[in-house]
Amino acid sequence: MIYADIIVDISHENLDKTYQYAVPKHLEEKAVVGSLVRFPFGKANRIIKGYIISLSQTPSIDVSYIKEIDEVVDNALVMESHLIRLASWIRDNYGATLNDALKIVLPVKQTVKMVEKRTIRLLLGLDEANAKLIELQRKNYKARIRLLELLLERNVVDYDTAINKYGITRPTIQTFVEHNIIEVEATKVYRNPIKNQQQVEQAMVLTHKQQAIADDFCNEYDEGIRKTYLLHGITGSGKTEVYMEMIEHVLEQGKQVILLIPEIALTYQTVMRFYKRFGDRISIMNSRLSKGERFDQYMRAKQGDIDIMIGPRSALFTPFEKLGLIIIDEEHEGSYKSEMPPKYHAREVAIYRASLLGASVVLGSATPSLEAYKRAKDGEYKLYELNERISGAKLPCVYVVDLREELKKKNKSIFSEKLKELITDRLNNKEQIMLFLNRRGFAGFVSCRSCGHVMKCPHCDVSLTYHYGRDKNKLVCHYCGYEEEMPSKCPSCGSPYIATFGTGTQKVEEMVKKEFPTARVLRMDMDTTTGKEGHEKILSAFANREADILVGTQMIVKGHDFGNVSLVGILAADLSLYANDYRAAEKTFQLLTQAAGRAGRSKDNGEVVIQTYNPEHYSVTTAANNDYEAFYNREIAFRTMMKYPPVSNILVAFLTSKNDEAVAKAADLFKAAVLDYKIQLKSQMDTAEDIVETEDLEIIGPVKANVAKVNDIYRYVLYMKHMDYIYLKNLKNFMEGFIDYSTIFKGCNVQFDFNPMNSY
DNA sequence: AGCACGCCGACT
DNA sequence: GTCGGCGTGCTC
Repeated sequence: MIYADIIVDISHENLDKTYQYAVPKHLEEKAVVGSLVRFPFGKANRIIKGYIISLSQTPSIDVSYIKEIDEVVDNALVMESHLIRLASWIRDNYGATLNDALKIVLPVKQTVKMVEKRTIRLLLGLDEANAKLIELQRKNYKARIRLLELLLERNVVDYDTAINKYGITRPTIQTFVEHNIIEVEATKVYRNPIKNQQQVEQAMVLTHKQQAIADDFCNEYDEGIRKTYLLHGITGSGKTEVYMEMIEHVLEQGKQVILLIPEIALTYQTVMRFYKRFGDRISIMNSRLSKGERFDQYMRAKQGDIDIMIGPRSALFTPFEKLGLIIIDEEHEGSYKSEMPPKYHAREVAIYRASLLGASVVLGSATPSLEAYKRAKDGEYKLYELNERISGAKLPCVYVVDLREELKKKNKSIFSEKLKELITDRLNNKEQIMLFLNRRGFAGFVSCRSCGHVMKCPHCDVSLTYHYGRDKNKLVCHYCGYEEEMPSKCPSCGSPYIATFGTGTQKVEEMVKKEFPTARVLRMDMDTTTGKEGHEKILSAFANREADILVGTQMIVKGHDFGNVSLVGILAADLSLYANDYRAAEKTFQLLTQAAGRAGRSKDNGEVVIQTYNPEHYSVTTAANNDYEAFYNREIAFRTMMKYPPVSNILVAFLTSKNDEAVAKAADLFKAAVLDYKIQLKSQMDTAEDIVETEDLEIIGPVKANVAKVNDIYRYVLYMKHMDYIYLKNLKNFMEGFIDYSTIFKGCNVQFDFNPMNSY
């Protein structure tokens, strides 16, 4: 017998779990994951609908409780079943519970309640109602009296407020409805998050290169070719115009389009560009939308009210029935990888979803990920290159400054001579400057000069960062948010010589003000953008030239166009270079290239100063020359030698628990189980002659994570490396079963991550 | 969501 | 006693 786990299609949070039903023999072929089925439910065995989430051979509860599925509804490939299939694939490939995977593809069930705003309206006239009230008072029907009094007061009452605030229950409302005393209205209000704006047709003239790429794509699309393309275009080469051309063509075929962009680049200006061209058949999705608004967008998409969805990673699951194209802009961005399990990568899921629905995928970047570029080179993706800036703007001139030389010249300032000179020049010419530093706060850390004691967070295994506030100076933990006052003497030895080391954005801001007292400075980092539209405010202030210098972390380099910026200073290029992470060089190259690309978007005098202690490192030199190809060749050689992705595959098991010993023990057991699996598989292979000997599984760890404790939770990590992705996927599935089975993992959380984007 | 069960006040 | 309102809990 086959058993199916079914999710009930009644939107109520009590039913937000699966029920197991038996699949009768004659339905076995039709009942697949994602199928819409009808089955008896509850004591009355009323027939309801649901979706099959997974199938198994063995029942998970006593067989006597299990009923049989009635029928499998045909035409089963509706959007929900498609998305459930996608969730199932995500669960299988990235590791998580099915519930977690489902929550990603379907909007939270409870939002269904929010969209259907139900109101109760009194149907009786005043006299009739008063008469009814007296009748009820005589019978002492307390709940009904409460409800009627409420209605007499307001005439129309919100359904949920009646239940939650006035203690009225559903049966009470139900009887009133049956007696024609009240009626319940369900109104659906869909809002469009884009404020209405008149539509302006924009005549765009593409360059020859842009046009050639767009034409090639459109021709292939018309021929029915569906595949993945990589658009490699240098900063300022006008990738957006090419996207628009592609989108227009796909829309003309009656298809729909999803455009993914990093959340941080999802600004008003970006959206307006698309809105002006495509009108109100566009919608946006972002984390600032309320749950209700998000559900609205989901419904509008499902009903075909819109054709284009712009949004971050989560917009990938827009329920378009006629999806024809998925575009992923800034494809290399780390934010396309989910940080919560299932830790899926939007690029891979997009390609899978596109294959299910017959859509094409276009990846775009000035600095493609090694993964994408390798696949393009291997012929798996089609590669398009845009290597000129539009309107003939030249690439900026890049100066690499060796900070060791500056020290020899006794320049202890955070600005090199060259940078100082150029800043002064730009200030005189009323042009704008961006200064970039990869660390927020005032300084790196605080330590005692006499005993070396470093101020650390009591809950996390990291040093505290010095920030200064209006009233007092404080130490902040960037992992958990813990704060304490800056001590006046060392808590360990009592010495008063306790001081800050290193530099953060806050300090840069202060130094700029000291060095260039006339300049107007804005700072943009996690601390200054906490407000509702903090981002937008700072960026538009800078765009309106309300400031001369913008100081910030990574977030200032992501895709914002400021025409008047002609100087970009990267204060410490090495900060990201020595991170304990195989992607460190790639990240540094991307950061430097993207930051440099901000300069001279419309002017020809763009200049960039990269300050570094490693001027000869290939990440720095290739970025300075804007030579992606050279960087790629160096980096892929390194990855090949070290057997790192994309040449090989890494599976990370990340174990956490409140109990340090328990999690250390669990990690050891985990490793033992992996070794067992490896040996068992090997012995199977030895007996089967036709299987070619594959590369061995390499296990590293378990070790304490880089940050061994966050929020009083201990973290361990284990790396498994193998050339074959499928091997690791099978291993992960095996281990998931093992974790459920073994009691050692109780109270201990295990997360999986394939080819991580961040270090652990 | 829909249904049954059980508690409790009210009424012939 | 019995009837019916009303809250609670469960559904493979």
